[in-house]
Amino acid sequence: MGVVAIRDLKQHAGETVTVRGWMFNRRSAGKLHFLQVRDGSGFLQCVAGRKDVDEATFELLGRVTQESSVQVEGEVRLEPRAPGGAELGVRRFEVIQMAAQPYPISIQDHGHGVDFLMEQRHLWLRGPKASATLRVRARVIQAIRDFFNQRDFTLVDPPILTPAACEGTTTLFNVEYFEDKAYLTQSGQLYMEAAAMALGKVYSLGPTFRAEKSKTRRHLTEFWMCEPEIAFATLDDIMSLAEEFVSFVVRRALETCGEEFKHLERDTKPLEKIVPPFHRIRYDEAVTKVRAAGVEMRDEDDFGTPQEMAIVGDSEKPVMVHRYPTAVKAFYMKRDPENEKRVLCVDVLAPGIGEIIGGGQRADDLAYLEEQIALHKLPRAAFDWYLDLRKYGSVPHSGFGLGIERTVAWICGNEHVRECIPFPRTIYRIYP
RNA sequence: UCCCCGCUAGCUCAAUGGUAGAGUAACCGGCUGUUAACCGGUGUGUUGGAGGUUCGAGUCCUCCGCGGGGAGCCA
Repeated sequence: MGVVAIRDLKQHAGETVTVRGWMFNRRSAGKLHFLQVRDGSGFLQCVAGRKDVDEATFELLGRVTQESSVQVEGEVRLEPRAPGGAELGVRRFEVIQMAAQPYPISIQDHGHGVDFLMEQRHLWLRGPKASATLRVRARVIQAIRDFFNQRDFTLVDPPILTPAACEGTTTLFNVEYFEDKAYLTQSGQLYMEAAAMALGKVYSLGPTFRAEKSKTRRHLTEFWMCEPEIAFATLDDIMSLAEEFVSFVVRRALETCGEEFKHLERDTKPLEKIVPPFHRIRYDEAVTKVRAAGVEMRDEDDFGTPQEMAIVGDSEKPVMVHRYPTAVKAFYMKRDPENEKRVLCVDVLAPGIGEIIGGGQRADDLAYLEEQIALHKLPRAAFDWYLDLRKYGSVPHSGFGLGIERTVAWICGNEHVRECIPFPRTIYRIYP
């Protein structure tokens, strides 16, 4: 008799229940109305024949508009002709608010351009594909938390307002901070290193900001990142952690997002193959592979998108590339003791999306770090606290950052990261 | 910041320099099993903006604006 979530409807076959939600679509065949109602947990077909309800209700069913908020009472029937295998035979029907016409997104996800849909993002979220992606995102984040909590990592929240650049090179959003200037964080990493020296194994999960004028389907100015950092861990340790981590998150998505993948038309077979170990390849081997694939590659240069795609090739699993040239990586990377021109870092490249993880072993020697800070022309004073970590009980340590939206895009098979965050922020979009 | 592409009806798109069109949505009518239902009917325009060339510009030229894809940078 009570209100039932559409997701759980099949367990109530034969019972009379109430569903509350919104009109998604309506089809009418004379003396028969088919309503599609969504309630946030799923989509449901409701059927009403002329004899099933009183005359006023039947007339109302014929003119109720898309997105009107409604309450439907009826009998749950298992019905193979209905999408989802179950439907509601309408007994009572009530409109809470009749939605204005026309509705801006009349045929759900169909026939609209990205720009228009982004302008209507607050309504677009209601569509089956958008809501499925957001559910996958939520479960990916839950999986991330579970993974680290199960392994006795401590959640640490680094600051969002920061006094200076973490890496100096990238552009920061600046904000007024009373009489001073402050910046929105572009990475919590340096703070996570401090936390690792206190708590051993730590991770963060939160927003990050980059004022880069990037215009690609893999970039946002505001995105979410998960950053684990581990005292005493080496590059090899975190490469193993990264592949277990990514595999865990994908497996959890497969276990919990079956309905969502159907809505997204995501073929899950490639995801089922995501298990450790991932292919590990040195930068120098990767360069050879890129050139063998006929893609241009300069000596000692970083990889761009075409190069990353060539490295992943048609591999269904992510590929881990390690030991990049010192010159193309951040100042805090630890030098490879076997080769001065290489640092102990790793990028995890996912099929179709590219880099989802970047990380490595951190420089733990005070003199080397001071030298690097000078070399990169960074303001030494801003890093005094960071250098303290190397003065007072420095140990080898490693960590990485995983981009949430890129990971969700890869798992969902979505082409754009901006579909993987509720309200995307890009260089040309801060509305809605 | 650079390169390429786009901007025409609410939306998605057509239109050799020669009367501004279709599909779809919306609205009206029909249909007892529809699946983006279908069938019939009705309306819809500062062609992103400003100049210019021309007898005539949606179309060609210049500038500007807005957006998309990519580069750089990165997750």
